[in-house]
Amino acid sequence: MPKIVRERHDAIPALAEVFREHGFEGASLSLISERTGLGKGSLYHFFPGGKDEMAAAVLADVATWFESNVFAPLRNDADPRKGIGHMLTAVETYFQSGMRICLVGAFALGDARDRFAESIHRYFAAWRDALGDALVRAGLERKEAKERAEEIVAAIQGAIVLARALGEPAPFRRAMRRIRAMVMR
Amino acid sequence: MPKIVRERHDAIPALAEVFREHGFEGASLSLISERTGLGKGSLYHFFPGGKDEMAAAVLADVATWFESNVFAPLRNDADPRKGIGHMLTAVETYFQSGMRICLVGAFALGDARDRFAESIHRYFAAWRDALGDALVRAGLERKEAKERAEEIVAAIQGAIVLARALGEPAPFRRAMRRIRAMVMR
DNA sequence: GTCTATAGATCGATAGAC
DNA sequence: GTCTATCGATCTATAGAC
Repeated sequence: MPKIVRERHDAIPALAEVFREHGFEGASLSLISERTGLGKGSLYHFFPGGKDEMAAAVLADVATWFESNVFAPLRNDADPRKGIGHMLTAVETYFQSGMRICLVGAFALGDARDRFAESIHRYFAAWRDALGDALVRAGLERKEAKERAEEIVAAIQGAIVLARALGEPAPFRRAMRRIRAMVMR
Repeated sequence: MPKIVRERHDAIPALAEVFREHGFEGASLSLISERTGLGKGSLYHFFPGGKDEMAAAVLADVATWFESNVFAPLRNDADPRKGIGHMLTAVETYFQSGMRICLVGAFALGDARDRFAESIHRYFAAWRDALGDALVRAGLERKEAKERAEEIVAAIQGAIVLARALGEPAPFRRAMRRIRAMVMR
């Protein structure tokens, strides 16, 4: 498929897919070049820091997307339950019912963890805290809310692992349904 | 640390640690050689199929360990709740409260998934089914038991992701405590 | 900005001496 | 069985023409 790349940002989606499919180590520059439609010269023009900078840019883009589409609604929606419902819908679409992995979660399990430790930590802490806030506003006691938030974020990550391992989206979909039921109760 | 390697099997623990720490792609033969204490010649003597065969041997070893220490107790313990309690204790030790990742889960998220799809599928299906059996014997209806088993296996995997991402064992320990409470209820 | 060519290191894997 | 030496391929990254 043809790609129009005029600035660095245009290459990010293709970069993200390559890192998701092959991991940090598995994403070779030749593969990246092929999938972005950019020669190595262009890649190093946009990302002088090489593969590290490409992955960092992808992580930053993911963080921005989640901040806008998941965390902010959790914190700001007048009805916290609506914010959580919004999160679940967004997450189900984003992860394609578990058939598309969470790049940050995969990095957390792999060799790239130390390299991007701060970004990874920030992503999960922000998610957990935003969800915890929503649960407090929904009426839960603070300590209970924090633990529930942690449980839900972990459940989503685990559902992705299981869905990918079994090769079917059903475990992910069931997990989303369980979370929805738990929250709306 | 010195290693005594007389047969193929003696190299498996070191191999497993290298694959766990660096992933399939990240585990280079020179790193494997260093950590097992075996030269490349010896490695290819024991594993003629190269890195693929090494990883396959590790996965087989993991499967055997879980079969003996986790799945069999789940299926055979006269008191199914005791079997589940045994599973949780074994898992907490094995994964070092989330500071040691699940190799099969990490492979499921990474590039190695396609290569070892069958082993990965079998591992998670066996775990889910053995736990489901135990829950049926504990009195749950079959459909409810299957869903609970899936939920628990996913919760463990998600707890590992979160613990690794946040760099602390607490999320994993809390998840184990929640599962225990859910089952014993 | 984008390309080709290529450097320099490291990859997985093999050969052959011992 | 284990080692050293080394193969060809591939890796990340750079240089320089256009």
